Formats: sequence, structure tokens, C-alpha cells
Amino acid sequence: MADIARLAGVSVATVSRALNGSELISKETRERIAELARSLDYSINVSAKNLRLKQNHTVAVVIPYDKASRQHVSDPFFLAIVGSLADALTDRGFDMLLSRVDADNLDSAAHLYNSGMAIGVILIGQWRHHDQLNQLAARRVPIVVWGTQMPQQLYCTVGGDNVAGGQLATRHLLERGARRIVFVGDPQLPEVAHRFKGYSDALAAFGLAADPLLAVPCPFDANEARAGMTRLIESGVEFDAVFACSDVLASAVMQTLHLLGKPVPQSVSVVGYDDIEWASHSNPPLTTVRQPIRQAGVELVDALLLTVEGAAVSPRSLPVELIVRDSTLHRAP
Amino acid sequence: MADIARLAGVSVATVSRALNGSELISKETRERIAELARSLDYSINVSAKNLRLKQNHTVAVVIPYDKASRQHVSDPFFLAIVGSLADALTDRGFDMLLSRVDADNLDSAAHLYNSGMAIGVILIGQWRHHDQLNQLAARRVPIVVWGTQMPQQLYCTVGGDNVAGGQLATRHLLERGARRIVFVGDPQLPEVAHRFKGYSDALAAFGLAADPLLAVPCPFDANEARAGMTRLIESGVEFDAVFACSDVLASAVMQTLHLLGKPVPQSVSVVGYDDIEWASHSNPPLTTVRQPIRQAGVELVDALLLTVEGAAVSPRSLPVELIVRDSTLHRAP
DNA sequence: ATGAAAGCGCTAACAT
DNA sequence: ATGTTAGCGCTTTCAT
Repeated sequence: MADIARLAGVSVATVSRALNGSELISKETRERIAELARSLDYSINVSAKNLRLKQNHTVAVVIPYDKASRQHVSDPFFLAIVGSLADALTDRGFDMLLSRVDADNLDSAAHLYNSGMAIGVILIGQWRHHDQLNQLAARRVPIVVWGTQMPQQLYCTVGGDNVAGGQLATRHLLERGARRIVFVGDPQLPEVAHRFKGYSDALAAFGLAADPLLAVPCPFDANEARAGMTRLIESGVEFDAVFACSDVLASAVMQTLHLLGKPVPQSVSVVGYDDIEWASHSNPPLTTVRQPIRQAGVELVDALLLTVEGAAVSPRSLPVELIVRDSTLHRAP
Repeated sequence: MADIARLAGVSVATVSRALNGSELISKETRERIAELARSLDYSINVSAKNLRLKQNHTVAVVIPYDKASRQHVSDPFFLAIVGSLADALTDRGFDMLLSRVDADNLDSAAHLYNSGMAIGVILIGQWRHHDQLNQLAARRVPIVVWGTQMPQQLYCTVGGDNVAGGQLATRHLLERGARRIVFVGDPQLPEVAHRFKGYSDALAAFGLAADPLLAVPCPFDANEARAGMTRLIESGVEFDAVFACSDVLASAVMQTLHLLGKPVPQSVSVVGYDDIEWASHSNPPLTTVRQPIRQAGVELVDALLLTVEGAAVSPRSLPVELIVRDSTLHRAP
């Protein structure tokens, strides 16, 4: 900026004002300076500006990763959320700082805020870190989490309506004549627990109860889903449908069923969750519960910005929708 | 920092030194100050530090998006690269600023550098922006691109070996008895052009020539691939295999073949490209050319850091590998 | 309409 | 071993 001032024969103050479009500076000078800046590929130094103005237009987006399992989040659904956040933040003029953070040490998320790098944190996935998240919030880190509402939470969550999602999927299967529906997912995770509740509710509405034999507890990991389904089938338990808690799991389930000679949907119906892009191209195309990804980004960002302004933002649950495709078939009851 | 200095009864300089682990400060004081900082949730202000030190530990990662088609990049492969970059950058102590940028106006990528927000730019996907990228490089923006080597390029590319990939896929199909192999992809894109060269080379080695009738030109978009394949089939052209330039395209191709009564692999073999997670769970599991995603992140980051240091980094082509699964079948020649 | 000067939070000579 | 001071690049009050 000093360079420009010298070249333009004015003071840095004038350059600063000109580049910020101040009306105080004559239009002529303003344009001359703008031109000069362009030809020099000059852009205002954002750090210095922020420092002086005590402002900041960066939001940290954090993807926890599990150090134990060395598992890097690669679920397309979460990556899609990242994309959606990138859009929503760009639209509102914010920059996005993306970090992977050790799930056991979410404190480093606080660092992103305390060090002034970001005005707040959006964390993708609640997992089992409810307590850690509460601690972060208690330490006044503005934080919003993609997940589900928990009792006594100090942080704001935004997430799909998991109970409704579980209900939609299960009721659909029941209406199509299924009676023994396998549940694939890890009910230790809050979101999955809610989906399980929806599953149980829908069964109850049909006068049925959730059968523990039909539970395949597994994290969001295709390999574990394959293993779990294989064990289930080998155990000889009868079932006519599967509700999987993510499309990735559903994909693994369908593959396993196919391998073990149970055609989908003729022999077993399958419903997934998320409606990632792939679900519509799978074979057969997957019936699934669509989460509103686009909206998710917008709502997460809105909630964070409100939190930053000091508002107490209440958790938000977004509507989900059943997308019926070919993986669920009508069958005689 | 001033607060801490006051509370500790020392000067800010001492606090600064203490927090940076200077040996000049007595261990006792250092620990007292560290404790104080912890209890106050204090972290050094990174902007101020960077400003003072004229340093910066942020790298911009840019995903161009096509404004015309309003298409937001959602291809799992590119998102996986983002994940891989996040890991590689974290490992090296860099932060990642993720931006979506209008593909027609890549200049805004220069802004990320000129404004001091990032020390350089990693751009995911070369698309048709060779000239724009050259301009960026000419303007001295440190930039590395995931893509393929072009004549007279001023910027550094890192990418899979596309010619080899095309060859591997095609030769495999030929060896399994296929003779009329459809090519699905947009040869206007440099990477796809190279894969097409590999395809042609492999055919030539078998005494065959690429048949223009067997080309389904389409961008990385599942819908267009479906439309293109449908047209091809309806035109009545005979073919016994398909080489699709991404797994997403292959997925769409398999679905279309299935719908139109051409079972994979019995009637038609299919090879994809990328080896995204899904490829191994598809039905049937997809034979595909694996790109080294993990390595990609590392190499991109290495190349950028070298570029930042002023080195002239030559383009790098990473080895690819054929992963044979069930979508390609032995057939009688 | 423009300039001079102070200060954002930090670090590194240069004292002591 | 610690304090004083100047300055990173910018904005803004206060002068002119």
C-alpha cells in the first residue's frame, strides 16, 4: 500500500480510503489508485485489516477423525455437507477454514477460535462427543454442530429429523408388506438412536416390536456392515427387509445380500439414509431418506452467525423426505 | 497478551517469549505464564503474529465451479482429494482455506494469494482453464493444479498417469475378449484426452482402431452419461464393453445398461476410473483404475511448498493401478 | 479532499 | 532473565 501511495503521489491514508471506496476521495483519484492497484496485482492485506478492525470473516469447519481407528472421514454424505457449507459461507462473504481434528482432543477446535483465526466453529458430526462439545460451548467458543438434539446441551445442533426419518423408512417397508426389518447402525450415536426410535415407533404402530435379533449394530463403516450382515445371514435369522442408517451402509448391505444369493428387492427390500448422489445410480436404485444437504449448509451457517452475535440459538431439526426407488418392492403381506 | 502480562506482573515481551518457549525465560516463569494462558483460554493471535513475522501457514484449496451449469462439484473423487489435502496439510502444520471459485473468473484465486490470506493455491481440476492457469502463474501466484501435463504450461501439475490408466483399462478389456469398447468421457478435458490416447494405444497394440461410433462424449455428469449411453444403445451400435472416465460415469453406465436389458458383465463389461470407495460396493463391484488419492494430497502439497520457495517444480505424474473386480468378465474372443 | 499520527497484537533487536 | 521500543500493514481520528 505504501508503494501505491508513493507511485500515486499521495499518502497511505488516501490509498486506504480510495480502495475502500470512501466518498471523501475524489472519484478521479479513486480510479487512478484502483487502476494502479490492479496493475500491481495488489490486494489489501486481510490480516492487517482484520487486526486493525478487530473483525474477521473466517469460519472454521471441523471434521473430527477417529485416531484410534485411523479412520478419515470419507463418507460422501459428510463431504457433501462440506461442499454445502462452502457454498453457504461463500454466499455470505465468509471464508472457510477446513480442519481435521482428533476426535479425542476437540480442544484444538477451541484454538481456532481463541487464536482469532475464526469467529466460530461448525463441527460436522456429533458422534459420541456430547460432553466435549458441551465443554467447548461452556468455554464460550461459538460452535454449531451437525447432529441431533440431546438433553442438556449447551451447544446448538442442526440436523435432519432423525425420528421422522426412521419412521418414514420403516413405515414404507411395513406398507410394502415387510414384517421382519433388520436395523443396521450404531445406536450409541445420538442420531442413530433417534432413527432407531422412529423405527420402533413405526413398528409399534403396526402392532410389532423391535426384535433384538434383527439389530446389526455397526458404525458408519461399510466393512463392518458387510461383516455384520454376513453374520446375521449365516445365523439363519429370517428377515424380509433392511433399514440401513446411511447409504454407504445400505450399499454394503445390498452387496452382501447379492453375494449371498438374496436378490434385492425380490427377496429383501432395502432402505438407506442420506440420499447421496450415488443412491440414484445404484443397482437397483436405492430407496432412501433424503437429508436436505443444501439447506443443511445454510442453516448451519445461519445458526453459527447468530451464535457469534451472542444469541441463544435453539437446535434445529430439518425435514427429511422418503425417496422411493427400486430397492423396495411390494410383496404379499 | 497484555492481560496475561499484567496478571503475571511481567512485560508483554516476556509473555511472548515464554509462550514461544524461549530459553531466555526462566522455566519457572514460563510455566507460570503457560498456566495462566491455559486458564484464560488464551491463544496467540495468529494474524498479529503472521503480520509481524511476515509469515503465513495457510494454503488455499480452490474448487472451481461452473457457473453456467450451476454445477457444484460433488464428484466423490474430488471431495476425496480435498480430504487427502486436509490430511497432508495438517501433517505439515498448514491450515487449509477452502474456496469455491467461479471457473470463469479464476482471478479470484489470485486474490487469495495477493491479499496474504494464503501462501499459495492448490487448484483441484484443470478442466478447460489451461490459459487462465497460465496467466495466474505468469502473475507469480504460487499455484499447483491437479491435472495433467500440457504443452507450454507455466504452472505445475500433479496428476495420475492418464495415458497409462487408459491403456490399463483398455488392455484389460481386450485381454478378456472385448473388441468393441465404448469410450465415455469428454476428450476436450486434458485428462480425458490422455486417457483416450491410452485407449487408442491399447487398441492399436491389438491391431484395432478407435471407432468414432463408439465414443460417448460427455462431461463428468451422471445424467449426461445416462443420456449418452441410452442414445448409443438406441442407435443399435454393437459393443461389448465400456470404458468410463470416472466411477460416477461408470455407475450411470451400469445403471443404464441394466435398465435396457444388458446385464453387466455377462453382456457388457465395464471399467471405471478413480476407484472411489463406492466402486468396491457397487453391484457388480466395479473394475476400475485406481488413482492414488492419499499420495495425491501429499504430492500436491509438496509441490506447492517447493513452488512457494521459488523452485521450478516440474509436473508430476503418479502411478495408477488397475483394480479388477466383477464388472469385467472373461468372454470368448 | 488529503495528510499526520496513533494503535490493532505481536516479536525481536537492543538495552539493562 | 527481563524490559523498552520499534514496526509488521492497515484504518481512522483529528488536523489542515
